[in-house]
Amino acid sequence: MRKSEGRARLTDVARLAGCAPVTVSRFFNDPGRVSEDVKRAIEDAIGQLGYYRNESARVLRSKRSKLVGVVIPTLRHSIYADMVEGLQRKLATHGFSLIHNVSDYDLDEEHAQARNLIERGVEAIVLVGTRHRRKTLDMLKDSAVTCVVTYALRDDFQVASVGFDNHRAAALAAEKLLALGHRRFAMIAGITHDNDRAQSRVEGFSAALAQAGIPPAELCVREARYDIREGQAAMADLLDRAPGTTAVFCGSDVLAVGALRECRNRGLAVPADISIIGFDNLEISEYTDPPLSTLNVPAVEMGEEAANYIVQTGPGEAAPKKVELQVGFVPRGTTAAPRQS
Amino acid sequence: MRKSEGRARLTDVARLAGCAPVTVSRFFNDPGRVSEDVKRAIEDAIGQLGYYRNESARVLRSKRSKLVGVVIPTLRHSIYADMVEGLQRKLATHGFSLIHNVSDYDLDEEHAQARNLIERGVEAIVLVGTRHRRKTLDMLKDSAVTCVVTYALRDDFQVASVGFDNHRAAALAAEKLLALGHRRFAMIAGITHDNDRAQSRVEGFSAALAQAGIPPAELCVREARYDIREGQAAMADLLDRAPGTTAVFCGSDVLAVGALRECRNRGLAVPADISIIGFDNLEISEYTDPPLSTLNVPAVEMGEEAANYIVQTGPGEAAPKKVELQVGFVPRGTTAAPRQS
DNA sequence: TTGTAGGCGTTATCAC
DNA sequence: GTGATAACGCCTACAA
Repeated sequence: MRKSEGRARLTDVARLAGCAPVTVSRFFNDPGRVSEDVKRAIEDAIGQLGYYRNESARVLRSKRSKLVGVVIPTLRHSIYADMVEGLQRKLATHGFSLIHNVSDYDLDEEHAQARNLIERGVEAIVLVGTRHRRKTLDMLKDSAVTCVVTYALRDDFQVASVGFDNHRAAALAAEKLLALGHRRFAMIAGITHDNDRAQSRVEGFSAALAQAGIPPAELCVREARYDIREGQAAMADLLDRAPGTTAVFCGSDVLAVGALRECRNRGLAVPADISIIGFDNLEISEYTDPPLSTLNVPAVEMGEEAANYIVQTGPGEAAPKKVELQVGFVPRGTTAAPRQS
Repeated sequence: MRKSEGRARLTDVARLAGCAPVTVSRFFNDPGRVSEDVKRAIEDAIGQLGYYRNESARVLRSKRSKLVGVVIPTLRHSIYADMVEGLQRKLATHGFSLIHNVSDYDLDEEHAQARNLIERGVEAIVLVGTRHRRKTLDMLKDSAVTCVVTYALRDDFQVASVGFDNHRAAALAAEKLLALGHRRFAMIAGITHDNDRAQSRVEGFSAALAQAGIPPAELCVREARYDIREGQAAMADLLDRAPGTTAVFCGSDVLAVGALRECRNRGLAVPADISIIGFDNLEISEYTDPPLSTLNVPAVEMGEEAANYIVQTGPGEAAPKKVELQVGFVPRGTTAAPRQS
């Protein structure tokens, strides 16, 4: 199957097929320009030699890597995993491969990973959120790598974004709760440090309340890492510190599940005593007890749209675009009017 | 920052730093052999030029890509996402990058992706499960790419495996239920077609029951795709067809959550009327009502161990190894003795 | 510690 | 439709 020394090369295929190397190259890159006879000979030779293309050589010479990088905070939240899956699938249909890194919400780590991706020759990098180190964005610009941010929108002539308005989405949650008659609010937010999404959600929720005459000082906000246990602990704390609360907005369904659990532990009825709204619309949220009212995030679509943008934008071409996707309220069983007090 | 034509090259850095290109190369690959003075000059030059290494050229010449590929069925099940995260994190600490693909449980798709990964120059490929196309394993062997399979164990001198004994794990579930006094069993399995893990779990569960004097014919097995809704539908079907069942083993926690939901819908008490055991130990499983008894799968560790093996095994070196991780039973609230009948 | 020479496998370019 | 030539940017090998 193979030459005694190492793998077969394009040249070996050409020799066996009785043509020039460049013809074999065309066989792969522009098959229309190779006659049927030669094609067959090349196919035979490839089979006999067990030939695999050497992408490193191709990339070095052609400057087209067909490689994309993505840096996400973590794969352990399904919204990011979903986005990456959408991205990878769609890219694959266009012959692109995806290199993936997790930054653990650390922007310096993100920078280091972006640098490595550039060195690997990626044509585009997908990031999460609008907040990044200045040097990261500069690096991307200098090296002419297409950059797409997701999960948020960015008004920028250098960077494309595919996402949704976190501020607006949180405001939507507030409006739904206000419309039900709630006046005493709390929020369990994600860690806002270096996280524009978590931050925008707090601001959006607070702003909408302010507009309805509820000053920010009356909103009790507690931050928690995105896991169920932390959500539960945050809820416990909120209930202790702001016992009159009738509505809680959570920055993630994961937090909401924890909040729900704490309510149950304390014998508080949801939604009769307390209304809860989550964020993400995870698969599980339909199956909590009661089913969780939440905001639906189009995670897979974000990945797909980012892929579409990358595939359409040639390397070096700067055509930053803003693709806004919609977040919808999904009313389920954890929201109702507050008890008459 | 950059030369007018394209990116700066190693040669440009060398010229500006006043040394030979090979010294700059050593600066990156073997810094100990470069004097401090020269190092500083090189660092300056790199900064001034905004130089990024060209990995394609490095790989082409050195044959060391420091690239690993992984093909998983889907990222949308957290066990796979967890494994990939463990893999990526651990690899990153050794300077390896990870290219990732989803096959959607399609072995031909997996083959195509593995081929592309080989062409990209990966030094190793991580796959899920022991069942693959013959040609896929041959291809890996021929191209001298290290192969590691996960989520299962494989006795093979060509392929390393990092995983657990699915047959044994399922038998463990059976033993726990038998010990509680159950005699009427059912199982909601994953789709077994081309899926050795799902298949081994059915066989292991069935074999353990047989050993306890319960013939396979009395075990009612229903297959379902791994999602909550399908699990619920499968449970509905089981309850209709085998109404005397007192214990159900699910091939995944996702299926178990669906099963639990169906029991609740029908007014069946868990575990009083029916015991349920899941598989995976997802984060959510601790928070179902009642909390789900399940088998803990060391997903992150699998990824980390696979990475360790890859990092330790040089390219081309064949030292297939079997790393067996343990699956433990996690008793929670969905298992109890059956009612006296 | 540093330098010189040559080639890794492919494709761009120009020619027929 | 096909081919000859050179070059992509770096590292290995050997030498000083």
